Amino acid sequence: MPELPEVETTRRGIAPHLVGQRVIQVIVRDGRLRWPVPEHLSAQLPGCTIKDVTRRGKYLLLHTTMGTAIMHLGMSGSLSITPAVQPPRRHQHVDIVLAEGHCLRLTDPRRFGCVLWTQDDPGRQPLLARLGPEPLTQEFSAEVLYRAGQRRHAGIKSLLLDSHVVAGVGNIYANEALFMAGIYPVRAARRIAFPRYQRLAEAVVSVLNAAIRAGGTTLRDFVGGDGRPGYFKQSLLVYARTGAPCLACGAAIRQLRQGQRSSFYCARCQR
DNA sequence: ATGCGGACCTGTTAGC
DNA sequence: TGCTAACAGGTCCGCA
Repeated sequence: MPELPEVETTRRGIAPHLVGQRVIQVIVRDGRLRWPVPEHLSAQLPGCTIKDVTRRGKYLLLHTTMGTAIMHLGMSGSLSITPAVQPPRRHQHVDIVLAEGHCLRLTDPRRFGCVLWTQDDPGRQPLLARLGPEPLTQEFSAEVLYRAGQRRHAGIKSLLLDSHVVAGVGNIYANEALFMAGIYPVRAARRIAFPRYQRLAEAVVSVLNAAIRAGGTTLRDFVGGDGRPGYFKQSLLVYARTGAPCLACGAAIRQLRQGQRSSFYCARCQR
């Protein structure tokens, strides 16, 4: 479900309800997420006050006085602010209960998400330590992509999806950015000249920013932390538009599979 | 080091 | 209407 814009939308939705709040309890109804929810989370998070909520790639970080909870929403996860007394529904696996009667509730049908806990510098957590630069900061640039691309025979789309190259770009926005840059998703990364990487890097930044402004993309069930869907679906140029006319040239959008993921592209506009 | 396939899960939809 | 197969927004791991 969530790529960077959806996670950022979630962050903005939940942060005002969390910052400054004290955690009084952690309820784990089903800890069988991507990694088991650690026992010490339930032991150590209660009593802590949440200082800040940040994002790194697709990870959300709850910084507290005693440590940091690291959450990922996987494919199907979402977070909401809920009255603590509200009975949990199916797939609502974890509650972080706050002193003032509400809780942060994690819903994740497929259980590909995770909730972890660290008392160390979260940047040193192995999952975060190896992430590539944030695409919406100065750390990210055409040079970053170009350099990583020089060694790669595989298609450019797999480079964009590699979180160790750039963090947070998922299947929707990789497809969109490649269309905006006029690059065929299967084109070998090393066979793309630098000026085209410049267009690509600009497209990544621009599509992510636009999606955040729209509150993310709701394909079926994504809702941000405030319970509202995202409106970027209306702005998608190629994703899930197989057979529909290209908005630039009118040719039918095509679909292929690259390593178990769907790619959508215009054969006329993208080379 | 890269690149590929499999793994982890459930829910929805397309097709017979 | 019902069964089955394919597919879905992620990403780690192990093996070539």
